[in-house]
Order: sequence, then structure tokens, then C-alpha cells
Amino acid sequence: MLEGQRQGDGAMELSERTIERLCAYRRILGHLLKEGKDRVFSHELAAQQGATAAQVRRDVMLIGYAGSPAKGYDVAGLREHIASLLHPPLERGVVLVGVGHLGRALLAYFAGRRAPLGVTAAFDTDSEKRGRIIHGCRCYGLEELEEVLGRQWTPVAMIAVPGEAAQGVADRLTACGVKGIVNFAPVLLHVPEDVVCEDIDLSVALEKVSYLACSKVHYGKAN
Amino acid sequence: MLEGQRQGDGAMELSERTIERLCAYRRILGHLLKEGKDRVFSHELAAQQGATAAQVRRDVMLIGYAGSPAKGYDVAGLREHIASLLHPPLERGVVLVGVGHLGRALLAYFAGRRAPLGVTAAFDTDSEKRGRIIHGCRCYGLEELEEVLGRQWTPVAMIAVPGEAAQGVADRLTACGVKGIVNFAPVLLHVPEDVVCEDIDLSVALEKVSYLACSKVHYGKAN
DNA sequence: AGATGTGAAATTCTTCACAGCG
DNA sequence: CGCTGTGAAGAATTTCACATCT
Repeated sequence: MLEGQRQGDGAMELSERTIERLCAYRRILGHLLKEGKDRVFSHELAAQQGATAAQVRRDVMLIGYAGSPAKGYDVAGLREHIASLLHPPLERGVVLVGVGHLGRALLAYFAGRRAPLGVTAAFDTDSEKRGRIIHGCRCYGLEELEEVLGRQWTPVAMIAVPGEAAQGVADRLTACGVKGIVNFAPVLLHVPEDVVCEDIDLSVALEKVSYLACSKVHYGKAN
Repeated sequence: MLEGQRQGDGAMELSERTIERLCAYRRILGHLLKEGKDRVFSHELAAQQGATAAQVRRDVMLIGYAGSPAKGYDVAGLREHIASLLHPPLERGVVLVGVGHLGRALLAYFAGRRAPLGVTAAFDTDSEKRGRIIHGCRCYGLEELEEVLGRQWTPVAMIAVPGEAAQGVADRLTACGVKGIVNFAPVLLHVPEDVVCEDIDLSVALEKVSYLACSKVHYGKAN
């Protein structure tokens, strides 16, 4: 079979799990490229990602890419294929609401990232932060949210405000046309049907690990 | 049927998904308690957590707690039941490795938490941080890791160091007897069978939401 | 009537296993 | 041969549906 793209990509539905793995594959493929590796086998990718070889092959199959049985996958080609799938051309960046400790850490984390993951504006109620540039990102007062997003719309936002304020912020963001939210506040956000919301709950993550670590029985997960 | 604890709890295996939901229920029940609510129905908990009523009932059933058809669940009782399950008495706290932007945000986030989630010590290669107290947590040089953990063992650690350093840190932590790791570095950690590792990958989370937000077809998730 | 507790169905996700290619 | 591509089996998780209780 011909290596590279296959037909059939375009209108299939990838599960969230699959998308997460694809993001990880893409990053790993980037590392491999830097190391000068130009071919990779499914079991190698699997080892670096914490999945099985069969899982990797299925994921790759789902997005319509093909490797060669003899040489595995083309690193650059697969990376590019995944990238073009994950980053449709319409993306313009991300805004952040809440420039407390966590918000600043997020700004630092994503500072200097390329287009789709770059933070283009940050907002906070603390008027002292207005006008400052933190980790390369311009800060605005929260009251400027609608104006700035009207001028420079972005499809995705991160919320790093206290729990009590999060729903209000989410409402204003979705009213501005934001379609995806990464929520770090420890509350469930109610958003319109057509908006995606991913909750990252640090307390829950820590408590879960704490429980699993202390419970004698845990079925080995990674490695 | 009698309300409250039922027999059969103790030696069943809860799925990770279930544990995450239980953590969330516990926090929500805490909020409800503060609001003076002393009874709650499964569909109310479900609405606040983003699950279905059936899911809530099954989770509660799995941990061996019982409500009453007429009045729902006892808020305080259920909260206490979940808490005693999630926090076995042997837990002693958490250590943090990596006191960069993200590490400091984590210290701030968990500052003032009760026993099992409190950060008892932080470590960093930057010798300038040694001896300082950041958000109430004492910082040590990374070379002191073994000594401090030997003196004051903790079962759980968070890793917030650059990707290149993460595996080395994980090795040292597991050698010290750490059994659970929350990893914020964007690499898969190889840990022994009996160690749990939860990866929180901010890039992946953001990319995923970005993709889902921009793809026209997304099956409604939350709400 | 409306809620819980729970077996059973349905759905989703992962692994197996093997044909086929280089 | 070992590896990919993939149908089919298997596991895990969620939802349905209804008996039961108050």
C-alpha cells in the first residue's frame, strides 16, 4: 500500500481520548525529528506515550495516515499530518482570565508558543495589573473583556479565577463567541451546547493519586 | 432499607473515573453543608458535577452508602463516608519538586490545605531558593531530597520541573519510597509497577479544547 | 408520585489476532 | 520474518429500566 495520506480522512469523529494521544504523538514526533530520527515504529511511539502498539496503529489509521510495514512511519510526515488535523487554519490564539498565581504560571508555560497555543491577552479584576505585560502577554482589566475580544476574537479561553467567579466569566466568554474553555476553577461550568469545556481540577488529581498510592491494590497503569 | 453505611464496602475496586467523581462529590457536599443543606438527591449532585443521576447513584452504591428514596442522601453522612474512603489514615502529605512558575502556583493553590493535600516540602535546583519559605512551604535544594524524605516520608509527590529533568526526579522519588506522582512535565515517566503516576499535560489539554472548539462537529459534553 | 438500588442492555474503548506486504 | 492495517473479540463504563420503598 502507498505510504502517506490515505483517502477517507476529513469527516470522521475522533474520540477525546484519541485526540489526547494524537497531541502527545505530535510532540514526541517533534522530539524524534530533533534527534534526527526519520522513521518510527508503532511500538516505539507507544513506549514513549504510555499506550500499546495496537493503539498507536489504530490512532494513526483513524486519521488516515499510512506507514510501511518495512520501515514504520515517516516521522516528519506523520507529525505534519497530525498537526494539520489538530490545528485548522482558523485558530487565532487563546485568552486567559485570571492572572493570579496559576494564571501567571500559565502565561509563563505558554509564553513564546506558536500561533494556536499562544496567549494573546490576559484579564484580571485587579486593576493594578492593567496595562502590564506579564511573560510577554498584555494584561487588561476584566471590564475590557468584551471590547478586546470584539476587536481580536479568539476561539479558546483559559479560566484561572476563584471558583465563585468562574461561572460569570464563562458566561461572558461564551457571549463573546468563545467556543472552547479550559477551566482550572474547581466548579462545573454550565456552557451552551456548542461550547467545549475541559476541567483541570488540581485537587481532584492530587486526591486521586493520593488514594491510589495509598490503596494497596492498584492495577499498574503507566509502564 | 436502613440509611447510611451498608455492608460490602472495604475490598472492592473503584475505577479511576469513579474516584475522580467521588472527589468531586465530596467537595460539592462540602459546599452544600456550608449552605445549610442537609439532604441531597442524586440528580442534584449530578447537575453540579456533570454526571447523570444514575451515575451518581451507582457511584454511591459502589462505596456502600445508602440514601432514602424519600429524602435522598444525608449530606454530612455521605461526605464523611467518601472522605474516610479517600483519605486513609496513613497519609502524611505531599512534596513538590520544581519551584518554578508552575511549582509556585501549586504551592499557592494548595497552601493552607488540610493534611493529605498539604505540601510539606518543596525542592528546586536553584540554590537561591534553598531555605526560603514560599506560600508557607519550606524550600530545599534538590540534593537534600533523599535526606528530607528519609526524615519525613511522604507517599505522594508532584513534579513541576522541565521535561528533561522529570525522569531523573521520578527515579529519585520512587527510590525514596514515593508511591504516587502527579506529573506536570510533558513526558511519560517510567515508574515501578507499584507506583501510580498521573500526568497533567497543559499543552495537550489546551490543544484538545482548541481542536474540539474549532471542529464543527462536537457531541455536547458538559451541561 | 418520586426517589433509590441494581440487573441488564447499550455504548465506548482497548486489545487480540491475523492477513498481507516488503 | 517483523511490522502495518484492521475486523472481531473483549473489557470497561455508562445508561436504561424497573422493582421497591416511603
